[in-house]
Amino acid sequence: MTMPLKTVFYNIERAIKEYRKFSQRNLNKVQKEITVDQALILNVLNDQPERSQKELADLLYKDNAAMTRMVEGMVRKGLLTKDEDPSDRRKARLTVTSKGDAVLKSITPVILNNREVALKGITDEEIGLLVQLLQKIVRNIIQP
Amino acid sequence: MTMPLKTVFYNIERAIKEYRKFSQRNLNKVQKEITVDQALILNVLNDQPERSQKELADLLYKDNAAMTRMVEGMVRKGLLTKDEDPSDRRKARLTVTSKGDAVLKSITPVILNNREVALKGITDEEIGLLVQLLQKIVRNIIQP
DNA sequence: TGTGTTTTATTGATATATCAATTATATTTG
DNA sequence: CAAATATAATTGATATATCAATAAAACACA
Repeated sequence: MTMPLKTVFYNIERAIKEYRKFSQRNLNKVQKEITVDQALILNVLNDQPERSQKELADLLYKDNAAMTRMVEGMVRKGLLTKDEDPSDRRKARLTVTSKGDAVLKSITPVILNNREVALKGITDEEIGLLVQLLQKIVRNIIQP
Repeated sequence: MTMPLKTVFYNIERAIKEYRKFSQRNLNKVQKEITVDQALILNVLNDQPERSQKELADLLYKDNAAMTRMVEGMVRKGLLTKDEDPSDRRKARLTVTSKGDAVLKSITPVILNNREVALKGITDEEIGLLVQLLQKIVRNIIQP
């Protein structure tokens, strides 16, 4: 078999893993106690406070079980509170605490800078093409 | 903050996660007992039997601890054996068993087909560009 | 209305990821 | 050579991922 480690998929995996490490390193400089995914959750809930765990899981590409445990951890850290949604008692209503809000404010510039640095020297056109190709791959393989 | 979930990085992550799921689904059709990463390890060791755990970890983008435990699992399943490397007793010498070899043979066509299906309708030129852009991102962010 | 189906979230089991500390061996270099 | 340093692998602690099974609530509709 041809070496799988030089394929396009290897490069895709490599890029996203390096980007996650890079992002985490930079987050740690201003905020030791938060992960990249936790930052994403805070960000989504800040913009869209009505999101359920299920919706967060879909947005972040996790499954329900993983999201349950991530939220659990964030509640434990005091970043979120969790209540029953009065309109649908199956759902949880998650709220960003003032601590969560402060953390989010402190890391937002870091996140924006991360993206900028990572994409330095790449034109908008190239980014568009990159996204287009990735979406084509996804369309080729998603389940019918 | 602008929505992080529509960025290029979201699309990169999405593509690799979908590809891993797709690959695993197809592997499971012929071989229930193996994961994508285990298949990669068998493949590398088959081509390059002298690879140490450290080298495997680097190739597969894992850390040493993760590799120790993956190898442990594969030895438990009878896919590999593990001995001391006589020339450097810190290292382990991993050997693909006949069972591991049979498994590898049965999944090789699946792996090749996975790549083909995922890249259908994408030209070599586009693939080259995709890889080039991903490598540029990596160069932008790797630690000095 | 009530029965079956779907949705949301949780839990348990197991595998994997990550970081720090440790052990054993090899290598470097003063 | 001996001491310091580097490397390979392991272990423990903790976080996450994944799958299957379950519970509770909501929904569909005959």
